[in-house]
Amino acid sequence: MNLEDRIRRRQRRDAGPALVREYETLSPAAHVENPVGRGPTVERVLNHFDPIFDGRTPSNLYLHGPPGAGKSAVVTALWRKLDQLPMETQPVIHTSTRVQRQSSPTFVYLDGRRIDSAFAFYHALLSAVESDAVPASGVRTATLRDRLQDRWRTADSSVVVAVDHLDDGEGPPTAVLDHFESLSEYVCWLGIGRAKPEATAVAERIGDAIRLDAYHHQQLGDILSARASAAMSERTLGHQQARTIAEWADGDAHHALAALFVAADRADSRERTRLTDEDVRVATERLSTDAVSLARVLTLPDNRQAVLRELVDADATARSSVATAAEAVAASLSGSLSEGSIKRFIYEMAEAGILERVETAAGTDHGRRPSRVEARFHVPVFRRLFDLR
DNA sequence: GATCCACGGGAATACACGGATG
DNA sequence: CATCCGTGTATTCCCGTGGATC
Repeated sequence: MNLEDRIRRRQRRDAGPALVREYETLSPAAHVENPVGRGPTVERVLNHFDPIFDGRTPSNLYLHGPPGAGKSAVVTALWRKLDQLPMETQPVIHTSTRVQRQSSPTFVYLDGRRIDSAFAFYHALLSAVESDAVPASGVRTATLRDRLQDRWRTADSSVVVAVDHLDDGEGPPTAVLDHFESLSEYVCWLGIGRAKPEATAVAERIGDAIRLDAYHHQQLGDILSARASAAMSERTLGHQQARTIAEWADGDAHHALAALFVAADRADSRERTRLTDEDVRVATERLSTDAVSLARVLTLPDNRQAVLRELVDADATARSSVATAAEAVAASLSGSLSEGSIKRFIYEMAEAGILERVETAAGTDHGRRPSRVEARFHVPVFRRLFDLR
């Protein structure tokens, strides 16, 4: 983290026209209000949950597809809209003999990556539906569950919980969904994951499934153009450049947006207002399509991110073993964490796929072979976003 | 004061290699 | 020649502590 750079950047931004107006908008981890090219999917999801507006509880839905296909984009956009739905358009009570829920349905979005225990699950759920802060400790899990149960029983309304990153190899154990059953019979869920429905641990509880394929290159080009216009200005990104990035990313919107980010940042630092082909070429060369989602990195606890931030600036020598890497990070974090803890974090994050441990080929002389530490996420994007916080 | 979770630290364990041992 | 052992390193896992809440 270089303070001078940050100040210089800010000064420059105040002084003259900058290419990148909004790094937050340009972030590959950010979702827009209207995802380009996914209208039909939004419709299908909406149709599935439509009965809820008549007071009925729909079956559970599972949305699946490869990474970067827009699964999270669809759900976050839709949930955001449903949440803002004005009261008048919400359910009207019809005269009918069937059981009707009285008040409007609730839509909750949970990021499964942050849910690793029953407590975390109930806490996230309660935080999402209650206006005041929910205690994060000192309260037993059962108490949180009871509070939710009471709330939904008396509120007399249906609830749809979207659980993102379910069963896609980086999410929580699907056992999380077991906790739904005890809550209310008016609760249903929308699971989002990579695995096919039949391959999930909750296969038999899925009522319906929607598959989302990777974007076509043409669609992905449109997404890039839209994002470029939103975060920068019109005509910043050439049509052919968008196509080049889309082809490199091979349909994965996350990688494509990361490349756009790096290219734009490069152009910005050179005081240009348009991307050059060189910017695009360098960006795609600096990134790897093996990278893991940035959202995953950016939702890590602060101390882990701080470790990563120092780690990506460490030179190859320092990263030649976990021990030396931890030592280097500990030195630059000046004692806020012990070397042992940093070491443990590195092992933890390697286990999670965010870092990679590469065993050195030749055994030196004594002892077990060390592992070189490599980042498996889009480093330049992370570096910039972290420093802008 | 009792209860609970999260965090950090460090103890315990696994592994690689060279050399000793039968 | 096969295997066992010691040493140094890497890796995993558990437990105490602190802060928060009822």
